[in-house]
Amino acid sequence: MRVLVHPPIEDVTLQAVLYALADPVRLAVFADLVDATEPKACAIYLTVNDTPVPKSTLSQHFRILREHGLIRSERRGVEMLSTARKDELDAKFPGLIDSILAAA
Amino acid sequence: MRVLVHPPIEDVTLQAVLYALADPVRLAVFADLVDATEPKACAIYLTVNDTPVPKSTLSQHFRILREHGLIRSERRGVEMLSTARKDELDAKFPGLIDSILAAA
DNA sequence: GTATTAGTTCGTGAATCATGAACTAAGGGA
DNA sequence: TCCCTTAGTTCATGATTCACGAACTAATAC
Repeated sequence: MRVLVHPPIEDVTLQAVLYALADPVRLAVFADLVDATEPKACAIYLTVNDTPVPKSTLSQHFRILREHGLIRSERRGVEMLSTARKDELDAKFPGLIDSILAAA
Repeated sequence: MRVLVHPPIEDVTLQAVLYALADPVRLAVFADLVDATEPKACAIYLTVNDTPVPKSTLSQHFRILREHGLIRSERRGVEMLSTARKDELDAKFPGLIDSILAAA
């Protein structure tokens, strides 16, 4: 298992954000992480919008969210806890995340 | 040549908007059309960001923008004139388009 | 040690994408 | 009228990306 990739916020592009959130599963996960008050494990999202998401597919979605700069993940024991990089994203793209989440 | 497809604004989804604008060429074209005061032909965009875009590729990009509800096109003589559906999109997704264009 | 749980990686078939070539549609002359 | 030009579309295909089951790894508990 490779080390986790987290781009610095300077390297996060608008295209990357739009691409990452253009998928309904990733948008749902990200929206939930933004609302969360503490880091969450991905296993929580094995069903999204009442439809099951295969484990390997979910893992890929988390990798894309992470490597495109939307979330930050760290291993805690046997699970991976993730948080949304909301503050950083808000600073770089004012109003963007809020208007996307409002539209969702 | 088939008839042009323009979804009613009720059928335009957030996912569709994010998907359509996640491509840099489409975002550049859309941003330019939003700024335009009158309909524009697509041939103007055969180079975008100083890089050439093949004609068939550009045609596909316009089709995606159109069929996902971002632009409206109509044939005028030998050319296809397009406009951004900014007002409709603003009404349905408040602040979304503006924050995307501000970030671009 | 084995077992369990959480998540990742690999392999592959399916779906999507980019683009050159061929085509269509609309005018504009001779 | 027929040919030419211009603008854009469609088709075919090779390349890339995607989804997901199977196998694997990493951490903890017993």
